[in-house]
Amino acid sequence: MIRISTSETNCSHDPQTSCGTCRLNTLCLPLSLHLDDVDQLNRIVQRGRPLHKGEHLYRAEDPFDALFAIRSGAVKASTLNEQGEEQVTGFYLPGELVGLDGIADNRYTNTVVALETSSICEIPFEQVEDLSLKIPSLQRNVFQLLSREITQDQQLISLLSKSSAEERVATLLLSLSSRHQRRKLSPTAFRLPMSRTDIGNFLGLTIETISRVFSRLQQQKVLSVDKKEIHILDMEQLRQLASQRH
Amino acid sequence: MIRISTSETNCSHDPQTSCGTCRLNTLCLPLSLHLDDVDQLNRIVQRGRPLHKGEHLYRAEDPFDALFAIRSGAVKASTLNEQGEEQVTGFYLPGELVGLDGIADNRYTNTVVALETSSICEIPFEQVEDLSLKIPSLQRNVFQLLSREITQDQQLISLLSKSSAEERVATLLLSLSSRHQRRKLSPTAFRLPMSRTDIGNFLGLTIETISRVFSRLQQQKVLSVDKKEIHILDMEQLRQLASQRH
DNA sequence: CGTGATTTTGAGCAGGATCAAAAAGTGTGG
DNA sequence: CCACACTTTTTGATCCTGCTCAAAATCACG
Repeated sequence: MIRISTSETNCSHDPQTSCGTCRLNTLCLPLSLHLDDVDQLNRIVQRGRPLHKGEHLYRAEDPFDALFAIRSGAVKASTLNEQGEEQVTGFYLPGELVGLDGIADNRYTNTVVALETSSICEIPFEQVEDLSLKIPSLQRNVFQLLSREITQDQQLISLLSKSSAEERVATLLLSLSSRHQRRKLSPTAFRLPMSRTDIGNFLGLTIETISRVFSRLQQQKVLSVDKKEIHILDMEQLRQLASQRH
Repeated sequence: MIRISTSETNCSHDPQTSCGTCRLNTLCLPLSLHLDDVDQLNRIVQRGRPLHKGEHLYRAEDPFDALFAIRSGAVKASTLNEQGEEQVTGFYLPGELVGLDGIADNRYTNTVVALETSSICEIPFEQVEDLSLKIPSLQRNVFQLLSREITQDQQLISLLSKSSAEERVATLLLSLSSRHQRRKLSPTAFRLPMSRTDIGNFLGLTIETISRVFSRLQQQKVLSVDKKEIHILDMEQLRQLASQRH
């Protein structure tokens, strides 16, 4: 069973909706399981109330006991550094998974908060572990999920270490675009679920710089930005900007 | 069996040295295994020749089939970004593990090269997977290992996103110091196995900036730097510099 | 419609990059 | 062992991107 969806997905809102029929099941936990196995998975995924904007899914230091698949909406994950400043580590959209940071020490290191009303599936990790012992392909999937998070974080490291403000913003927009496309939504028109402050924090830039880059890209007719609504007008140009050689 | 050690460890140089008697076994794959299990692990770890400075352990795009535990020496892991520039993603010292990036897509995304002569244990991943199905505590250890890499990468993200040149250098030195301490080596006197260029690349700074920061820290009597030999003279001050509020 | 939050825009500043050159270290072959 | 070439590091001068500070504009919502 699955948390009742509240927005944006095409899934049935029937609380009985199962993992087997959820159109996100190939995304959220990419399980290439046999039908029996899907039933098993279905039994362990928890239902729950939708999370409203600003509400926390979990906080840093909370005891770890579950992974969470975003079903609809959007969430922001962030850590606190030594100086107590927030560092946004990622934005997660439907079909994506959060909570992997908690496995290392049995407590989450990130804090995850809803950027808009979101429905979320809770997957108790203990049961993922138990099932993984019985289903080799699931064990492998979990290993891969974790490894993929590592390679994604390393891409972000490279972005922060090597790129200009414009490249960073362009790269984020392209990432959002392709994640929308994967969900069969428009890759050129979408709404940013996060604030400029969050974008700046994530990309290691100030809010003023984010705003200026948006203005510049709009002037150059690469984007049209209306508040949080983004239209990508020139995808090719945006790709160029994301990987410019200085 | 283990690659023959060539430097710096206190381990026997006997090629028969087993995981059970290797003083690094609690570090390299933190296995809380029973004796039987150690024997099993011992059987799967491969021997091999030491890697000399500049030699590759593996390259990006190589097919993935093993993890590697650093036994002695030091290696550098890096990725290539879209523009073909190198991004150093980490330095790995004895007792640390590389190769986790390869699990996601069955090919490594990083390239790993020896910074000095290094002996390295090769751990075929297929056998880690098979064993993990039988030994729940090993499965858990692998999950934790992967998750820990994620949280470490996220710490680096925060460092690159929020910190000044001085903070970044100080943080790297403190990291190296505590990793030396863990190995019962001096936390205040050690040799940097990597070049200034590598340090700069890792920290998202130019080589000139690295050099200037070292000069400044030396002037302030926080460090003494003689080529690659580092002496931390004022640990307290270094900690301050690593977490300064601007 | 008004109040507080968020975003945009402007002006000036500064940290680190770039460019350039000197200094020190490393290695090789005679 | 040294001379020469090459690489790496250090130091200096100047530049530029993005930050800071300030204020105006726009938005969200009771």
